[in-house]
Amino acid sequence: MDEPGALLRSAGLRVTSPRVAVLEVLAEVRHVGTDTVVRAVRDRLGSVSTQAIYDVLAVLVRAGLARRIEPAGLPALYERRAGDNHHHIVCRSCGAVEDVDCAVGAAPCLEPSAAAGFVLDEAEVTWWGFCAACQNPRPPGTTGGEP
Amino acid sequence: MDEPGALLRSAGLRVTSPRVAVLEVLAEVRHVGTDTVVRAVRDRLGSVSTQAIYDVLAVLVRAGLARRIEPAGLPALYERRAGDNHHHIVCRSCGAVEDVDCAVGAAPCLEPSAAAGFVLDEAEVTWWGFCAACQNPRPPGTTGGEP
DNA sequence: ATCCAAGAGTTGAATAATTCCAGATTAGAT
DNA sequence: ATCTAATCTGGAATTATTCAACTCTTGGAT
Repeated sequence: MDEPGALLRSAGLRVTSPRVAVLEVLAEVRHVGTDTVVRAVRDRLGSVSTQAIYDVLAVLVRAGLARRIEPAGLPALYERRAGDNHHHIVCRSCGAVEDVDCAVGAAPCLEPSAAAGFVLDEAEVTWWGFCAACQNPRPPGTTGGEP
Repeated sequence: MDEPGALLRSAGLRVTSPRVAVLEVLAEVRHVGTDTVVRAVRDRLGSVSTQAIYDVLAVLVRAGLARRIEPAGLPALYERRAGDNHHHIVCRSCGAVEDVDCAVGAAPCLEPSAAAGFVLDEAEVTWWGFCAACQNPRPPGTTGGEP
């Protein structure tokens, strides 16, 4: 029941090849940018419009089958893990992203010191630092992994 | 010692009219987008290139005189409060931003459950919700305040 | 099985935010 | 006062994303 077709149907969405392909890509790579999705989907299906990918990703996010994150300075990334409220660690140097289960127990991160009249529904935590690879001097010209 | 000229000098930066004007704007409005800074600075100085504003803002950020935040879906915002590690509440509807002093005491928000080999230097928390104005039905066509 | 209308995809252009570049200007050290 | 690196100007270029009009396809109804 983790198979793209079933997932889509259970969300009340039509099953189309671009959608299936995007879900497959998201299942393989944990955090992907639009451009990478476009390339990976085209590898499978031959030719798909960029617009279709944007549409599919937006639909998946709205249906709760994917989550969109936008770490400052990076293009939007999509991940299959959605619905649980997990957080992210981002490498300042290469943009690598790692998942982090909700910080320090359960709720504390959901209570700001003052809410200023806001009704809150989500707390998003992003840790910034340098990944293992980027901590050490690297041969010049080397970039990190896919953002 | 809160005056733009002194601030710039103490940071080892040249004192120029665009820089002074930008700092003044940042002192007046808590969270401003580039476009707003451009307009406000031009109101004071007559004519300043967009590029100059981008440069000035980048320089101020690097010098620690301003902080740049990029809530998902919004253009970058700049704020004068920098150096303290405070966080933000953002309204999903109108983009209004409020400051929040570091959550729940001091350190907890700085310890992810697993750091995956990263060396971390910052924890950034963003709360999402609806501001007081956007919680209630509003006359159609009304937008919130400046993001 | 076949039909068809809402939903999905295609193509091509537009927009928004930001950055790059090359030359002119200026703040502030000497 | 002079010099020079830092800064600012103007214009064009990129990157990520969205809009719009038209065509095709999926999946329920016949």
